[in-house]
Amino acid sequence: MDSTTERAKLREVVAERLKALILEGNLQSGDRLPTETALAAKFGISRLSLREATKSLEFLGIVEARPGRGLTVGRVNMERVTEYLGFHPALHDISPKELIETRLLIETGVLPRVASRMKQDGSVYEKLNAINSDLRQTRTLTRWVELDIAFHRELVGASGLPPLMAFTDVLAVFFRRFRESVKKAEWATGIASHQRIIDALQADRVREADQELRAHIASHHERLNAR
Amino acid sequence: MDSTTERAKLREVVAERLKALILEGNLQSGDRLPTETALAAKFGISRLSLREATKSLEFLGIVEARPGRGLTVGRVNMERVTEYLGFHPALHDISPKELIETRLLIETGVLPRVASRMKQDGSVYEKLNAINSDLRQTRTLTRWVELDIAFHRELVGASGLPPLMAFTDVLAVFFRRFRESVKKAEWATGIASHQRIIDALQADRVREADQELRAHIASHHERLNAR
DNA sequence: GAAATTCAGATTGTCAGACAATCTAATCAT
DNA sequence: ATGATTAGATTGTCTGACAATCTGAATTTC
Repeated sequence: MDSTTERAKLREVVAERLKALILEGNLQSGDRLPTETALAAKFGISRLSLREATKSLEFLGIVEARPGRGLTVGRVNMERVTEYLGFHPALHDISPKELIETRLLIETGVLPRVASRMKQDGSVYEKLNAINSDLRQTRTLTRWVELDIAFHRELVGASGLPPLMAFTDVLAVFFRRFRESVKKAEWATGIASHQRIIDALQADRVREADQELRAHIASHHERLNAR
Repeated sequence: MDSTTERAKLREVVAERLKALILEGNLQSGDRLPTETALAAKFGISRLSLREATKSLEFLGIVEARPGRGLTVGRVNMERVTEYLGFHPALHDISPKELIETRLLIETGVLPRVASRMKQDGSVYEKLNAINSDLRQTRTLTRWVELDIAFHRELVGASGLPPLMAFTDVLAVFFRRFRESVKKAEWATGIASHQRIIDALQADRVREADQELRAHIASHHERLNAR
């Protein structure tokens, strides 16, 4: 162990091993895991130390524990993740620039797939338009943020690639503070931009949609620099 | 407490209160929190129960703990969350095709940034070449898989976007079985492909690198369909 | 007097042992 | 066969204890 490297805490090692156990066993949500006592014996540690790892995983929903029953595999609890990663933006370690660039890469990357999908499935166009209509009716910032997230989520979702949806949900947590800093006077600009993206995609003008989306997301750069 | 609602675990209540404490105090990263012993007394619970909450928050980076020093406010760890994104429902039933398409989208998406980076930073070219050289020396599948992952990781890493690195690592876990099904006779093809990607990027021929990378990753499609 | 070293006290990390609360499968009663 | 009861299993929480690490005060060295 390099002296400049912090020694891994027992619980971190255990969390990694539990992760591996679930992945390698190809376990599904609901599948039983060994009991706390068995796992503690297996890893050669005390039950309470084992719990420090399992409680961390349980907090994220990855593991579920029930008295009398034992441990089972869970599902990532995105509500919990959202709540705890987003409650105090001052604690975010990702830079705004990285966040914006990452979003750009993902969202522009799905555009060809979305346009292609729209040719076969009219509901994508309808859903995007419906959300944008809702945005036009919105009076509160909370609702606006919610719908803006929904719009971009629907866009990525139309790619048919669920992993990107999941990743987008994580990015949205960190991006929220930027959305919340959008002034009401700027909502109309954002809505018009959404509309141009929708229409360009519907007309299979992917390049145009790409440029519009870049301008749309990059506008956050400008707002940030103006502060 | 509603009988249809599960009773909140002590640790969940405590995590909420810690969150509130940080928020209401407008605490920043690095700020001191009360000690475990003091918090346990404040909340009227045992120190170990207190730790179950603090360890959950520590897992997310929200809290940091150091022996002799105490608890401090941390920084939200996006990489940790992304690392465990593999347990998200969306990734659970991921199809090989989705996995391949997702990888394609990410890895081709970073190519312009990588080429741009290579103009300023010779070490990217060197690192990619070094990995590919190591691949040429490899005799075991385990090592080959390891290095192939390292190559693609370095490629995405050169984008300068840590969140994408974290996501790529998650995808790599799922992709591992495909890499492991690559026959030894196909290694040379893969290595040559890597080399063409490296050289194209070095020469700022992004389009060519893009096409080569697509063919490289898409070759998994073909192997899958042949099985 | 300033800098380096030492050390006592504080704090987290981990453990053993214990009991309460909850669950489940086996057993008993109808 | 169905419903109720119960013993055993499992998690939730606690007390008490000691090891490892950190920090600031006291002491020593130059």
